[in-house]
Amino acid sequence: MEFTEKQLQILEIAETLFAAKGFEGTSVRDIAEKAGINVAMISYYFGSKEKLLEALFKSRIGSVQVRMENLIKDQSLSPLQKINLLIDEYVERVLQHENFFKIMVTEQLITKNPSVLSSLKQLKLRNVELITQLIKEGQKKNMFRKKVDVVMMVNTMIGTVWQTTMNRDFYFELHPAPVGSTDSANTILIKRKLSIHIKALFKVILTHEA
Amino acid sequence: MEFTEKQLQILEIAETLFAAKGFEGTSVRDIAEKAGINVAMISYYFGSKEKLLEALFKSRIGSVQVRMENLIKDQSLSPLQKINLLIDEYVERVLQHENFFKIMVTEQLITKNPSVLSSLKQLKLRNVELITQLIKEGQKKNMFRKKVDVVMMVNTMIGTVWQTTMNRDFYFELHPAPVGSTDSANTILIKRKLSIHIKALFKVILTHEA
Amino acid sequence: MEFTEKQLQILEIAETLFAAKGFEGTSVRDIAEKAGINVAMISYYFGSKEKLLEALFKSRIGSVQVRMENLIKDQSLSPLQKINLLIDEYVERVLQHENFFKIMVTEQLITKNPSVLSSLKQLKLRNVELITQLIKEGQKKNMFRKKVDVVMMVNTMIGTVWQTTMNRDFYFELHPAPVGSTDSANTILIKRKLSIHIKALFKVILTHEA
Amino acid sequence: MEFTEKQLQILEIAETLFAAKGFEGTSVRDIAEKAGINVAMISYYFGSKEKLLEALFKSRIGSVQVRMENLIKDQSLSPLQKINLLIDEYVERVLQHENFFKIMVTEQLITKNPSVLSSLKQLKLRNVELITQLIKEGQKKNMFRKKVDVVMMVNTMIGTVWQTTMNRDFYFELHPAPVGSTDSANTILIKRKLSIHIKALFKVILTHEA
DNA sequence: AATGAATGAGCGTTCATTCAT
DNA sequence: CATGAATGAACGCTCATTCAT
Repeated sequence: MEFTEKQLQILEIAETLFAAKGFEGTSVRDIAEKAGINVAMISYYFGSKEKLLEALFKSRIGSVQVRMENLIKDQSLSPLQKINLLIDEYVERVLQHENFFKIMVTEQLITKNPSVLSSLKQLKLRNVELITQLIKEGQKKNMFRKKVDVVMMVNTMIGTVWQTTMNRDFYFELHPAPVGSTDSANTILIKRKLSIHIKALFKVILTHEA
Repeated sequence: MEFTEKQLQILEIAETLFAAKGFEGTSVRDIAEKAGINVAMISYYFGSKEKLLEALFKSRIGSVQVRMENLIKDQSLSPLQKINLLIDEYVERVLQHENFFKIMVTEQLITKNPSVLSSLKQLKLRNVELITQLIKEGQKKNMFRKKVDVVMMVNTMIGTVWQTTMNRDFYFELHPAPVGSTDSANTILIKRKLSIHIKALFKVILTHEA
Repeated sequence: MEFTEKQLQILEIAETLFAAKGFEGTSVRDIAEKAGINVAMISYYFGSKEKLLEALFKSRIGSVQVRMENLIKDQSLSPLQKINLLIDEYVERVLQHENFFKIMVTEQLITKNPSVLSSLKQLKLRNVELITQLIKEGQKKNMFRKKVDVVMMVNTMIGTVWQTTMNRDFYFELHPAPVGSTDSANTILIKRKLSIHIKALFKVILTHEA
Repeated sequence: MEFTEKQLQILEIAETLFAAKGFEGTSVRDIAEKAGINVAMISYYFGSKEKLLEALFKSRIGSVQVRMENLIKDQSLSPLQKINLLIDEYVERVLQHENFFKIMVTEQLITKNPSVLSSLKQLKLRNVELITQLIKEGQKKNMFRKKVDVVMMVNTMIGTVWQTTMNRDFYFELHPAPVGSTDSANTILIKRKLSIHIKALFKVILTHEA
């Protein structure tokens, strides 16, 4: 799971291209050209185009997992605070790695690659586990309702974030941002909107209070 | 926009394959073989592989629009009832055309095909318009809150439905269905869960009551 | 060798297209479309695309031969007058059927079609025969030199006419025609130039006098 | 404009095949097979079949131009001697590159390829320019007539050479060569005949003396 | 007599990968 | 360690032709 400088550079370029044109729609020549390397290098460094994708998943997913784990252990926060932090964390993560998120969404539907599938499943499982743990904590303290469908909750979070980021342009067509506002300003706006929206939803789901 | 029997058959097979392997990952030979026709027929009937995809979008999207339009005009229903019906309608539609929905999701991210993009945009716009109309009706009757972010609402609905259906298998691994339960039974279960879940969310969003 | 109205119409269109894009470069669909008939008609009427070409050769070559034959029998003309008439006749014929001439030139170099080849050979033979006869007549009357290479003479006539008509545009770029002069006016100009030029050459070849 | 050993080999084979079957009639698979290489190599080396043709034109035309240029500068020769040398040079060149000449003739009539067309035009212009220069020299020395149509003159040269070489077989059917005479012996014979014939014609055109 | 549907073969090109150096 | 040349397979598409009606 350790990559050389060159490999990381290739991964980054591959990520951009896969996101823009899809895995099948991106040729190794595209990647090689953009990376300023020989076509043969992709096979040389990663074994195959398929394995390059696997490497991308391992690299990106691996780097994500760590931060969330620590959150749950923090004793100074209430369960709901933890949930809210987790939402912010997730929104932040997706918006920051939009390209990889795109790839994840499409590959999830199409790929038969076992390595990719297992990476994805592991990630999903961990997500559900984490939230389940947080919720149980809140239930023990009588702060959350008894019956909560965690999977559905997670689906709402992931789905809403996905749908919102993927249709970001559409959103700004209906709600035009102030003239001259930068792309990164818009990103911050979207993040805030998402955060507030999802937190409100989760609060209802968990506490039954609006 | 009228298709012959043969064309419809090809569209159906193409839909299955595009959903399973993506547009780029599906060759016209794949389609031809599964449809029991000659490769040349795809070009013969649709002009090109690209135009076959466009035809698929036009055919599927066109057939959907009608039912929703009538809903809003029904004077015997309260605004919330209409919203709830619309949710059921949407859930039903997606679950029934899962394959096309898959294609829509992936192509939306990747395609540069102007015809496909415009079909998609038009569909999204119509969705937002319809719901906006419903909400305004509710607001006039003082049944809904004043400030509702319709786009975010729609994103939650679409995103949740998508995330749930696309991860249906994952769901049943965590919540095993009774042994021997059929696939269509599971579909009904998912539909009900989605319907209840989203209705609850929308009620809060619209009325501020849990 | 008898063609129906429809067949003649197809032949005419095929002639135009073959001249413009070559035999291989022209598809039966091109022809059918331009003729407003079904693709199947080409095979139906002529048997095949190849046989359509054969038919074109037979039809066009057949119609040409007749006029020249009479020329030689005319007793009121001197041998040189006959030669000059023959030159005019040839120039006229080529310029009038430029398209077919184009096809003849290209197919001559490429085709392996035995029917086409034999049509061409027969035409060439007849040309040489005719001129040989005329020259012998002149020699008998001591008006022409004894040693004349008829084939080379014919080559110069055919070659010059061909090279001139095929480069007609190039010619008018170097010698711009008066502004507003029509295409048919230019054709007449080219005809006259060719006629004078070749007659002068032939006179020298045949009589050794400039 | 520099080609590798392999590229030159492919160009040579392509030249033979294009001459024999035409550009459209020759498939890249034909070329690849005859060259003992993979089909993909044609695209790899030249970009496309079309560009292979362009490369052929550039390579062949480029190599020709040089020799003629020097001729005109030679002060020790009279204008008529120069013209005669130029004729020999041209005859020699065409007979030596008969295949390319064939391709030139056919493509000239059919191609829409702008690169090929411009190569051809440039070549024709240079030819006319060169001869014009030679003739002016002769006119200044009062050795040539005042009114000479250079384009028509060049047309006669090119046309006669073309018509003669392209019908070489036909010629030898009418004037059978001695039994056992080789092909190259026949070529020399044709060259001599052409040289004498055209020189005689040009002499008349230029000096009005037979 | 004439057609539209359908076919199989072949087209030029691009693909991911391999291999000799 | 890295490369550029080369490969075979597959790509989407067009071709002339056939055949049932």
